[in-house]
Amino acid sequence: MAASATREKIVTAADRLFYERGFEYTSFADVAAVVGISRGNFYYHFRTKDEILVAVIERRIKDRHAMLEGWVAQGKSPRECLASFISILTVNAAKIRAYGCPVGTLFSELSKLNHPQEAGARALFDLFRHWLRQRFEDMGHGAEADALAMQLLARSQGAASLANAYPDDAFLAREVDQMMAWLDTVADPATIPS
Amino acid sequence: MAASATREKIVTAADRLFYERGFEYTSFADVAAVVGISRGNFYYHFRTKDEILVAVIERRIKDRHAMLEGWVAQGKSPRECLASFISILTVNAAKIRAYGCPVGTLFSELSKLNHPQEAGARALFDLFRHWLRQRFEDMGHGAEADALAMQLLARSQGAASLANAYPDDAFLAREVDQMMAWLDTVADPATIPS
DNA sequence: GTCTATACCTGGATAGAC
DNA sequence: GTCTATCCAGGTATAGAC
Repeated sequence: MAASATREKIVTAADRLFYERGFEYTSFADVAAVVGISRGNFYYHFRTKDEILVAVIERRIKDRHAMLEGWVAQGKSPRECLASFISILTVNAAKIRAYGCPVGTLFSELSKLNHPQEAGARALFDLFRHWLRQRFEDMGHGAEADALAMQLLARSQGAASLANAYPDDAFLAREVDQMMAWLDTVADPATIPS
Repeated sequence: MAASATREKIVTAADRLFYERGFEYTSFADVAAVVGISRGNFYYHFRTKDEILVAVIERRIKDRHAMLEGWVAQGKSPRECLASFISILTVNAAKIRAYGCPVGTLFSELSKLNHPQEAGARALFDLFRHWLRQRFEDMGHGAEADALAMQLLARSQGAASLANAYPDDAFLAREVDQMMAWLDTVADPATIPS
Protein backbone atom coordinates (compact mmCIF):
# COMPACT_ATOMS: atom_id res chain seq x y z
CA MET A 1 0.00 0.00 0.00
CA ALA A 2 3.07 2.26 -0.03
CA ALA A 3 2.23 5.03 -2.45
CA SER A 4 5.44 5.17 -4.45
CA ALA A 5 5.71 7.83 -7.11
CA THR A 6 5.88 5.30 -9.95
CA ARG A 7 2.91 3.43 -8.62
CA GLU A 8 0.90 6.62 -8.52
CA LYS A 9 1.95 7.45 -12.07
CA ILE A 10 0.82 4.02 -13.23
CA VAL A 11 -2.58 4.45 -11.60
CA THR A 12 -2.96 7.92 -13.07
CA ALA A 13 -2.10 6.73 -16.57
CA ALA A 14 -4.26 3.61 -16.29
CA ASP A 15 -7.17 5.68 -14.97
CA ARG A 16 -7.04 7.89 -18.04
CA LEU A 17 -6.49 5.08 -20.54
CA PHE A 18 -9.17 2.82 -19.04
CA TYR A 19 -11.53 5.75 -19.47
CA GLU A 20 -10.48 6.73 -22.97
CA ARG A 21 -9.93 3.27 -24.48
CA GLY A 22 -11.65 0.92 -22.08
CA PHE A 23 -10.12 -1.63 -19.73
CA GLU A 24 -9.71 -4.63 -22.06
CA TYR A 25 -8.42 -2.58 -24.92
CA THR A 26 -5.71 -0.94 -22.82
CA SER A 27 -2.55 -3.04 -22.79
CA PHE A 28 0.36 -2.95 -20.39
CA ALA A 29 2.46 -1.62 -23.24
CA ASP A 30 0.06 1.31 -23.60
CA VAL A 31 0.27 2.23 -19.93
CA ALA A 32 4.03 1.66 -19.81
CA ALA A 33 4.50 3.93 -22.80
CA VAL A 34 2.58 6.76 -21.14
CA VAL A 35 4.40 6.37 -17.83
CA GLY A 36 7.74 5.91 -19.54
CA ILE A 37 8.74 2.64 -17.89
CA SER A 38 9.33 -0.86 -19.22
CA ARG A 39 6.64 -3.50 -19.22
CA GLY A 40 8.65 -5.65 -16.85
CA ASN A 41 8.83 -2.92 -14.24
CA PHE A 42 5.10 -3.07 -14.10
CA TYR A 43 5.04 -6.30 -12.21
CA TYR A 44 7.05 -4.87 -9.40
CA HIS A 45 4.12 -2.61 -8.60
CA PHE A 46 1.17 -4.73 -9.68
CA ARG A 47 1.12 -8.49 -10.03
CA THR A 48 -1.83 -8.60 -12.40
CA LYS A 49 -3.86 -6.33 -14.61
CA ASP A 50 -6.80 -6.78 -12.29
CA GLU A 51 -4.80 -5.28 -9.43
CA ILE A 52 -4.36 -2.14 -11.48
CA LEU A 53 -8.09 -2.07 -12.10
CA VAL A 54 -8.74 -2.33 -8.37
CA ALA A 55 -6.36 0.56 -7.75
CA VAL A 56 -8.01 2.64 -10.47
CA ILE A 57 -11.47 2.04 -9.03
CA GLU A 58 -10.21 2.92 -5.54
CA ARG A 59 -8.73 6.10 -6.94
CA ARG A 60 -11.96 7.04 -8.67
CA ILE A 61 -14.02 6.38 -5.57
CA LYS A 62 -11.65 8.49 -3.50
CA ASP A 63 -11.72 11.33 -6.04
CA ARG A 64 -15.47 11.39 -6.41
CA HIS A 65 -16.02 11.09 -2.71
CA ALA A 66 -13.77 14.09 -2.13
CA MET A 67 -15.62 16.08 -4.80
CA LEU A 68 -19.09 15.31 -3.44
CA GLU A 69 -18.25 15.79 0.22
CA GLY A 70 -16.31 18.91 -0.69
CA TRP A 71 -19.52 20.53 -1.86
CA VAL A 72 -21.19 19.67 1.42
CA ALA A 73 -18.19 20.95 3.39
CA GLN A 74 -18.32 24.23 1.46
CA GLY A 75 -21.70 24.74 3.04
CA LYS A 76 -23.79 24.23 -0.07
CA SER A 77 -27.47 23.59 0.51
CA PRO A 78 -28.92 20.21 -0.53
CA ARG A 79 -30.41 21.86 -3.58
CA GLU A 80 -27.13 23.57 -4.51
CA CYS A 81 -25.39 20.24 -4.07
CA LEU A 82 -27.80 18.56 -6.49
CA ALA A 83 -27.32 21.42 -8.95
CA SER A 84 -23.56 20.91 -8.68
CA PHE A 85 -24.04 17.24 -9.44
CA ILE A 86 -26.03 18.05 -12.55
CA SER A 87 -23.37 20.57 -13.56
CA ILE A 88 -20.80 17.79 -13.83
CA LEU A 89 -22.29 17.19 -17.27
CA THR A 90 -21.46 20.77 -18.23
CA VAL A 91 -18.04 20.93 -16.63
CA ASN A 92 -16.91 17.65 -18.19
CA ALA A 93 -18.87 18.07 -21.40
CA ALA A 94 -15.90 17.68 -23.73
CA LYS A 95 -14.73 14.42 -22.18
CA ILE A 96 -18.23 13.03 -21.93
CA ARG A 97 -18.87 13.67 -25.59
CA ALA A 98 -15.60 11.97 -26.47
CA TYR A 99 -15.66 9.01 -24.07
CA GLY A 100 -18.99 8.86 -22.27
CA CYS A 101 -19.43 8.72 -18.51
CA PRO A 102 -16.42 7.23 -16.68
CA VAL A 103 -18.69 5.45 -14.22
CA GLY A 104 -21.27 4.14 -16.66
CA THR A 105 -18.92 2.98 -19.40
CA LEU A 106 -16.64 1.19 -16.94
CA PHE A 107 -19.56 -0.62 -15.38
CA SER A 108 -20.96 -1.56 -18.75
CA GLU A 109 -17.66 -3.02 -19.90
CA LEU A 110 -16.93 -4.98 -16.72
CA SER A 111 -20.48 -6.26 -16.73
CA LYS A 112 -20.07 -7.73 -20.22
CA LEU A 113 -16.71 -9.23 -19.30
CA ASN A 114 -18.30 -10.76 -16.22
CA HIS A 115 -15.33 -9.29 -14.42
CA PRO A 116 -14.96 -9.75 -10.64
CA GLN A 117 -14.52 -5.99 -10.33
CA GLU A 118 -18.05 -5.39 -11.62
CA ALA A 119 -18.83 -5.03 -7.92
CA GLY A 120 -16.20 -2.34 -7.59
CA ALA A 121 -17.70 -0.42 -10.48
CA ARG A 122 -21.12 -0.74 -8.87
CA ALA A 123 -19.64 0.70 -5.68
CA LEU A 124 -18.83 3.82 -7.68
CA PHE A 125 -22.47 4.07 -8.67
CA ASP A 126 -23.44 3.46 -5.05
CA LEU A 127 -21.31 6.37 -3.93
CA PHE A 128 -23.32 8.74 -6.11
CA ARG A 129 -26.62 7.04 -5.37
CA HIS A 130 -26.25 7.26 -1.61
CA TRP A 131 -24.91 10.80 -1.67
CA LEU A 132 -27.82 11.93 -3.87
CA ARG A 133 -30.31 10.15 -1.63
CA GLN A 134 -28.90 11.93 1.42
CA ARG A 135 -29.32 15.28 -0.31
CA PHE A 136 -32.95 14.50 -1.15
CA GLU A 137 -33.54 13.42 2.42
CA ASP A 138 -31.97 16.63 3.72
CA MET A 139 -34.34 18.44 1.42
CA GLY A 140 -37.28 16.88 3.21
CA HIS A 141 -37.96 13.83 1.09
CA GLY A 142 -38.50 10.61 2.98
CA ALA A 143 -39.24 7.20 1.53
CA GLU A 144 -38.97 8.42 -2.05
CA ALA A 145 -35.47 9.90 -1.64
CA ASP A 146 -33.74 6.83 -3.07
CA ALA A 147 -36.12 6.68 -6.04
CA LEU A 148 -35.37 10.33 -6.76
CA ALA A 149 -31.65 9.61 -6.56
CA MET A 150 -32.01 6.76 -9.04
CA GLN A 151 -34.10 8.92 -11.32
CA LEU A 152 -31.49 11.67 -11.43
CA LEU A 153 -28.68 9.17 -11.86
CA ALA A 154 -30.54 7.54 -14.75
CA ARG A 155 -31.13 10.86 -16.48
CA SER A 156 -27.51 11.87 -16.22
CA GLN A 157 -26.43 8.46 -17.53
CA GLY A 158 -28.79 8.76 -20.48
CA ALA A 159 -27.64 12.28 -21.26
CA ALA A 160 -24.00 11.15 -21.17
CA SER A 161 -24.70 8.15 -23.44
CA LEU A 162 -26.42 10.18 -26.12
CA ALA A 163 -23.92 13.03 -25.86
CA ASN A 164 -21.27 10.43 -26.65
CA ALA A 165 -23.22 9.15 -29.66
CA TYR A 166 -24.06 12.66 -30.88
CA PRO A 167 -21.28 15.10 -29.98
CA ASP A 168 -23.64 18.02 -30.25
CA ASP A 169 -23.07 20.98 -27.94
CA ALA A 170 -26.72 21.93 -27.72
CA PHE A 171 -28.07 18.53 -26.67
CA LEU A 172 -26.14 18.22 -23.42
CA ALA A 173 -26.93 21.83 -22.48
CA ARG A 174 -30.63 21.15 -23.04
CA GLU A 175 -30.57 18.04 -20.89
CA VAL A 176 -28.83 19.93 -18.11
CA ASP A 177 -31.46 22.70 -18.30
CA GLN A 178 -34.25 20.15 -18.07
CA MET A 179 -32.67 18.42 -15.10
CA MET A 180 -32.29 21.78 -13.35
CA ALA A 181 -35.96 22.52 -14.06
CA TRP A 182 -36.87 19.11 -12.70
CA LEU A 183 -34.84 19.92 -9.60
CA ASP A 184 -37.06 22.97 -9.09
CA THR A 185 -40.17 20.79 -9.13
CA VAL A 186 -38.78 18.45 -6.47
CA ALA A 187 -37.21 21.17 -4.35
CA ASP A 188 -40.55 21.50 -2.60
CA PRO A 189 -41.55 17.97 -1.52
CA ALA A 190 -45.20 18.99 -1.31
CA THR A 191 -45.41 19.08 -5.11
CA ILE A 192 -44.20 15.50 -5.49
CA PRO A 193 -46.43 12.51 -4.85
CA SER A 194 -44.64 9.77 -2.94
CA MET B 1 -24.39 -11.49 -50.48
CA ALA B 2 -25.99 -14.91 -50.90
CA ALA B 3 -27.69 -15.63 -47.60
CA SER B 4 -26.46 -19.15 -47.01
CA ALA B 5 -27.81 -21.01 -44.02
CA THR B 6 -24.41 -21.18 -42.33
CA ARG B 7 -23.79 -17.51 -42.87
CA GLU B 8 -27.12 -16.67 -41.30
CA LYS B 9 -26.33 -18.91 -38.34
CA ILE B 10 -23.01 -17.14 -37.85
CA VAL B 11 -24.66 -13.74 -37.87
CA THR B 12 -27.34 -14.90 -35.43
CA ALA B 13 -24.76 -16.34 -33.03
CA ALA B 14 -22.48 -13.32 -33.33
CA ASP B 15 -25.40 -10.96 -32.80
CA ARG B 16 -26.22 -12.65 -29.50
CA LEU B 17 -22.62 -12.98 -28.32
CA PHE B 18 -21.66 -9.42 -29.24
CA TYR B 19 -24.60 -8.33 -27.13
CA GLU B 20 -23.96 -10.61 -24.18
CA ARG B 21 -20.15 -10.44 -24.04
CA GLY B 22 -19.28 -7.47 -26.17
CA PHE B 23 -17.54 -7.35 -29.55
CA GLU B 24 -13.89 -7.45 -28.52
CA TYR B 25 -14.39 -10.10 -25.91
CA THR B 26 -16.15 -12.45 -28.33
CA SER B 27 -13.66 -14.66 -30.17
CA PHE B 28 -14.12 -16.59 -33.38
CA ALA B 29 -13.86 -19.75 -31.33
CA ASP B 30 -16.83 -18.63 -29.23
CA VAL B 31 -19.00 -18.02 -32.27
CA ALA B 32 -17.83 -21.18 -34.00
CA ALA B 33 -18.65 -23.22 -30.91
CA VAL B 34 -22.21 -21.87 -30.81
CA VAL B 35 -22.77 -22.43 -34.53
CA GLY B 36 -21.08 -25.82 -34.46
CA ILE B 37 -18.55 -25.20 -37.22
CA SER B 38 -14.76 -25.05 -37.30
CA ARG B 39 -12.91 -21.81 -37.01
CA GLY B 40 -11.45 -22.27 -40.46
CA ASN B 41 -14.86 -22.49 -42.07
CA PHE B 42 -15.48 -19.05 -40.77
CA TYR B 43 -13.26 -17.41 -43.29
CA TYR B 44 -15.20 -18.81 -46.15
CA HIS B 45 -18.15 -16.67 -45.09
CA PHE B 46 -16.39 -13.66 -43.59
CA ARG B 47 -12.87 -12.54 -44.34
CA THR B 48 -12.41 -10.58 -41.14
CA LYS B 49 -14.05 -10.08 -37.77
CA ASP B 50 -15.05 -6.60 -38.83
CA GLU B 51 -17.09 -8.05 -41.69
CA ILE B 52 -19.10 -10.02 -39.15
CA LEU B 53 -19.64 -6.85 -37.16
CA VAL B 54 -20.94 -5.10 -40.28
CA ALA B 55 -23.33 -7.98 -40.90
CA VAL B 56 -24.52 -7.93 -37.28
CA ILE B 57 -25.18 -4.20 -37.40
CA GLU B 58 -27.05 -4.61 -40.70
CA ARG B 59 -29.11 -7.35 -39.13
CA ARG B 60 -29.93 -5.23 -36.09
CA ILE B 61 -30.92 -2.27 -38.24
CA LYS B 62 -33.15 -4.49 -40.36
CA ASP B 63 -34.78 -6.06 -37.28
CA ARG B 64 -35.42 -2.79 -35.49
CA HIS B 65 -36.66 -1.13 -38.64
CA ALA B 66 -39.14 -3.95 -39.14
CA MET B 67 -40.31 -3.68 -35.54
CA LEU B 68 -40.80 0.08 -35.62
CA GLU B 69 -42.46 0.22 -39.03
CA GLY B 70 -44.55 -2.79 -38.07
CA TRP B 71 -46.21 -0.73 -35.35
CA VAL B 72 -47.00 1.99 -37.86
CA ALA B 73 -48.31 -0.56 -40.35
CA GLN B 74 -50.57 -2.03 -37.67
CA GLY B 75 -52.30 1.30 -37.63
CA LYS B 76 -51.07 2.44 -34.24
CA SER B 77 -51.43 6.15 -33.54
CA PRO B 78 -48.26 8.22 -33.03
CA ARG B 79 -48.89 8.18 -29.32
CA GLU B 80 -49.43 4.39 -29.26
CA CYS B 81 -46.25 4.02 -31.26
CA LEU B 82 -44.29 6.02 -28.69
CA ALA B 83 -45.84 3.98 -25.89
CA SER B 84 -44.75 0.82 -27.70
CA PHE B 85 -41.23 2.20 -27.91
CA ILE B 86 -41.19 2.85 -24.17
CA SER B 87 -42.55 -0.63 -23.57
CA ILE B 88 -39.44 -2.17 -25.12
CA LEU B 89 -37.89 -1.62 -21.69
CA THR B 90 -40.59 -3.76 -20.14
CA VAL B 91 -40.68 -6.46 -22.81
CA ASN B 92 -36.90 -6.90 -22.80
CA ALA B 93 -36.43 -6.15 -19.10
CA ALA B 94 -34.62 -9.39 -18.29
CA LYS B 95 -32.04 -8.98 -21.04
CA ILE B 96 -31.56 -5.29 -20.32
CA ARG B 97 -30.88 -5.97 -16.66
CA ALA B 98 -28.37 -8.64 -17.64
CA TYR B 99 -26.61 -6.97 -20.58
CA GLY B 100 -27.83 -3.38 -20.93
CA CYS B 101 -29.20 -1.86 -24.12
CA PRO B 102 -27.96 -3.58 -27.30
CA VAL B 103 -27.72 -0.26 -29.11
CA GLY B 104 -26.11 1.80 -26.35
CA THR B 105 -23.57 -0.77 -25.17
CA LEU B 106 -22.44 -1.55 -28.72
CA PHE B 107 -21.96 2.10 -29.49
CA SER B 108 -20.10 2.70 -26.26
CA GLU B 109 -17.70 -0.16 -26.94
CA LEU B 110 -17.00 0.72 -30.56
CA SER B 111 -16.53 4.34 -29.57
CA LYS B 112 -13.80 3.42 -27.09
CA LEU B 113 -12.13 1.11 -29.61
CA ASN B 114 -12.19 3.93 -32.14
CA HIS B 115 -13.63 1.29 -34.44
CA PRO B 116 -14.58 2.21 -38.01
CA GLN B 117 -18.01 0.72 -37.39
CA GLU B 118 -18.77 3.33 -34.75
CA ALA B 119 -20.63 5.00 -37.60
CA GLY B 120 -22.68 1.85 -38.11
CA ALA B 121 -23.63 1.79 -34.45
CA ARG B 122 -24.63 5.43 -34.66
CA ALA B 123 -26.83 4.57 -37.63
CA LEU B 124 -28.73 2.26 -35.29
CA PHE B 125 -29.30 5.20 -32.95
CA ASP B 126 -30.32 7.30 -35.93
CA LEU B 127 -32.95 4.78 -36.90
CA PHE B 128 -34.67 5.23 -33.54
CA ARG B 129 -34.06 8.95 -33.41
CA HIS B 130 -35.62 9.63 -36.80
CA TRP B 131 -38.52 7.29 -36.25
CA LEU B 132 -39.29 8.91 -32.89
CA ARG B 133 -39.02 12.37 -34.40
CA GLN B 134 -41.51 11.42 -37.12
CA ARG B 135 -43.97 10.23 -34.48
CA PHE B 136 -43.67 13.51 -32.58
CA GLU B 137 -44.17 15.40 -35.82
CA ASP B 138 -47.25 13.33 -36.64
CA MET B 139 -48.46 14.25 -33.18
CA GLY B 140 -48.33 17.91 -34.09
CA HIS B 141 -44.88 18.87 -32.86
CA GLY B 142 -42.79 20.94 -35.23
CA ALA B 143 -39.32 22.25 -34.67
CA GLU B 144 -39.01 20.61 -31.26
CA ALA B 145 -39.80 17.10 -32.52
CA ASP B 146 -36.15 16.10 -32.79
CA ALA B 147 -35.36 17.43 -29.33
CA LEU B 148 -38.23 15.39 -27.92
CA ALA B 149 -36.93 12.32 -29.72
CA MET B 150 -33.48 12.85 -28.22
CA GLN B 151 -34.99 13.38 -24.81
CA LEU B 152 -36.92 10.13 -24.92
CA LEU B 153 -33.93 8.26 -26.32
CA ALA B 154 -31.74 9.63 -23.54
CA ARG B 155 -34.19 8.63 -20.84
CA SER B 156 -34.49 5.10 -22.16
CA GLN B 157 -30.71 4.83 -22.39
CA GLY B 158 -30.34 6.03 -18.82
CA ALA B 159 -32.99 3.64 -17.56
CA ALA B 160 -31.28 0.74 -19.34
CA SER B 161 -27.85 1.67 -17.95
CA LEU B 162 -28.99 1.81 -14.36
CA ALA B 163 -31.18 -1.27 -14.70
CA ASN B 164 -28.01 -3.07 -15.77
CA ALA B 165 -26.11 -1.76 -12.74
CA TYR B 166 -28.98 -2.46 -10.34
CA PRO B 167 -30.98 -5.48 -11.50
CA ASP B 168 -33.98 -4.37 -9.51
CA ASP B 169 -37.43 -5.16 -10.91
CA ALA B 170 -39.09 -2.10 -9.45
CA PHE B 171 -36.69 0.50 -10.84
CA LEU B 172 -37.25 -0.21 -14.51
CA ALA B 173 -41.03 -0.38 -14.01
CA ARG B 174 -40.93 3.02 -12.31
CA GLU B 175 -38.91 4.58 -15.11
CA VAL B 176 -41.35 3.20 -17.68
CA ASP B 177 -44.29 4.63 -15.72
CA GLN B 178 -42.62 8.03 -15.60
CA MET B 179 -41.88 8.01 -19.30
CA MET B 180 -45.49 7.11 -20.02
CA ALA B 181 -46.63 9.97 -17.79
CA TRP B 182 -44.24 12.28 -19.62
CA LEU B 183 -45.74 11.07 -22.89
CA ASP B 184 -49.14 12.25 -21.62
CA THR B 185 -47.76 15.73 -21.03
CA VAL B 186 -46.38 16.00 -24.57
CA ALA B 187 -49.35 14.33 -26.27
CA ASP B 188 -50.96 17.75 -26.45
CA PRO B 189 -48.36 20.05 -28.05
CA ALA B 190 -50.07 23.09 -26.56
CA THR B 191 -48.75 22.18 -23.11
CA ILE B 192 -45.15 22.09 -24.26
CA PRO B 193 -43.13 25.22 -24.87
CA SER B 194 -41.04 25.05 -28.00
C1' DG C 1 -18.67 -25.65 -48.25
C1' DT C 2 -16.39 -27.59 -44.58
C1' DC C 3 -12.53 -29.45 -42.39
C1' DT C 4 -7.49 -29.71 -40.12
C1' DA C 5 -3.23 -27.77 -39.54
C1' DT C 6 -0.61 -24.07 -38.85
C1' DA C 7 1.51 -19.35 -39.25
C1' DC C 8 1.71 -15.15 -36.98
C1' DC C 9 1.00 -11.66 -33.65
C1' DT C 10 -0.39 -9.48 -29.39
C1' DG C 11 -0.61 -9.25 -24.68
C1' DG C 12 -0.26 -10.95 -19.94
C1' DA C 13 3.08 -12.75 -16.99
C1' DT C 14 7.84 -14.58 -15.19
C1' DA C 15 13.06 -14.83 -14.38
C1' DG C 16 16.95 -12.89 -13.44
C1' DA C 17 20.67 -9.25 -14.34
C1' DC C 18 21.76 -4.68 -12.85
C1' DG D 1 13.25 -0.29 -8.44
C1' DT D 2 14.08 -0.80 -13.07
C1' DC D 3 15.64 -3.17 -16.92
C1' DT D 4 15.95 -7.02 -20.85
C1' DA D 5 14.85 -11.38 -22.34
C1' DT D 6 11.66 -14.78 -22.66
C1' DC D 7 7.64 -17.85 -22.06
C1' DC D 8 3.03 -18.95 -22.97
C1' DA D 9 -1.97 -18.54 -23.99
C1' DG D 10 -5.25 -17.04 -26.94
C1' DG D 11 -6.94 -14.90 -31.05
C1' DT D 12 -6.92 -13.58 -36.06
C1' DA D 13 -6.01 -15.19 -40.32
C1' DT D 14 -4.22 -18.42 -44.16
C1' DA D 15 -3.25 -22.83 -46.84
C1' DG D 16 -4.70 -26.63 -48.57
C1' DA D 17 -6.94 -31.38 -48.18
C1' DC D 18 -11.46 -33.37 -48.58
